[in-house]
Amino acid sequence: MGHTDTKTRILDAAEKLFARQGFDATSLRMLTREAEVNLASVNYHFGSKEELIKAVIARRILPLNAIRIERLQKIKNIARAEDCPPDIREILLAFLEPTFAFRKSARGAQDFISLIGRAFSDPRDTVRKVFMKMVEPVFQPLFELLCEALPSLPRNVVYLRLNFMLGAMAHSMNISQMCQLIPDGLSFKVDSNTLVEQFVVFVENGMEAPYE
Amino acid sequence: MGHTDTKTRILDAAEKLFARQGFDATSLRMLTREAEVNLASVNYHFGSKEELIKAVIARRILPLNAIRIERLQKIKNIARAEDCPPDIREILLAFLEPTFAFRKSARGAQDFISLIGRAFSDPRDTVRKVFMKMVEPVFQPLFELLCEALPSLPRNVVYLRLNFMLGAMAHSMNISQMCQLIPDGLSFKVDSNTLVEQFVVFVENGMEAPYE
DNA sequence: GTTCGATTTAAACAACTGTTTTAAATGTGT
DNA sequence: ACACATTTAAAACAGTTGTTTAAATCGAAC
Repeated sequence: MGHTDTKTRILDAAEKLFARQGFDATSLRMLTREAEVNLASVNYHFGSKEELIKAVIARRILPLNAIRIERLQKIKNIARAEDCPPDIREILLAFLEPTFAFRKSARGAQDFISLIGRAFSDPRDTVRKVFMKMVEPVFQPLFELLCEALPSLPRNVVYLRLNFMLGAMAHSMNISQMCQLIPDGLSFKVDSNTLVEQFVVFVENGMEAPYE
Repeated sequence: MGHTDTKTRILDAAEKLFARQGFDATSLRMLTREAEVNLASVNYHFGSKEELIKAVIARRILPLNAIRIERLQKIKNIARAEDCPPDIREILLAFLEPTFAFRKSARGAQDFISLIGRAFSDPRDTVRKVFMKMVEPVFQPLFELLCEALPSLPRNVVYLRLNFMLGAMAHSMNISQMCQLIPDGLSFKVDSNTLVEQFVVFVENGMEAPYE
């Protein structure tokens, strides 16, 4: 292999194109041209386009989830030790910060994050199911911790609010590079830091809203 | 024409299939088979598949926006007359209620709503641009009203929070019929009414959060 | 009843899709 | 240096895509 591993070249190109054009709109021919590899190598290394999609998602999300789970577990342990409900903001940050940190780290990271936002609402069962399966192990402790932090709320309300957050998050991931709804010709340059800060503030207050 | 207009039969079938399978995954052959019309009739009546997509969106969103704009205008007039900032919850309801009301009205309405949620994050420039253009006339007064209702917040913060809301909304539209992240095998039956109520509570509190 | 435009039909179009095949090239361990 | 498995390469595969064509059918006005 002259430069980079063929497998990772494919993954990188796929990540980029899938994120910017979508899964269906990206043909294996564009993809292999972008990666400068042979057309057949996708099927050779990954078996099929669909398996490639899974691989693209798995490569990034698994280590990311490991970090999130670890942080959530730490919060849970402290709450158990001190025998007091965990802090909401800490829970949110445990989930959000790794995402945004990762987003700024690797080169293709930004592409991947917006890809995640898309997979979240993908119409194809296969893609969404795979994605869901990967997210579940972090969703579950996140949900349980939130329930502990918000003991006055029914579980199904916490569940709804958690989904609101995930939706807002998925959308926010695309804001920066997305064709936006620009009010009055005034386009706001979205700074990544203020985005995170404001997101946490918004969600925290939404989460803590009294149950009417 | 024996039963319904060919054009609307195509629109109905397209609305249904686009929402459930996505734009790309729905071929014109499935579509025309579902609509029980001839394959060529799509190109005859709409020119192309892409124009059909636009038509599907426009048919529902234009009247919906008219209602929302009217309600927003009414709020604005009252606020002007009484010389006091408008109420946030009223603003939110002016935007949300027509959506959910419509969702329960027509038969294909539910499909359309989830289709909207998808168009909102569609990777293709064409689809998203068209959708954005249709949403803009309601986004603008909504944004301005929110700024008036939240005078202590910088405009770009209001802008961000509004986007959070739209993201949460787009996602929530798919919750009911979506393959969900089911925590602990406990699947919550999502009641449409509590969904709306909780959504308003969540967003209202998020919007009103103090600017840190 | 005939004529004319609008609509529908079936068939064919070229382009592209993901995948497979076959052969050559490359690298690895002995 | 040889033999062997892995990887790359080019070409062809069968199937599907959106779109177009050209003939058939329909519906109303005259």
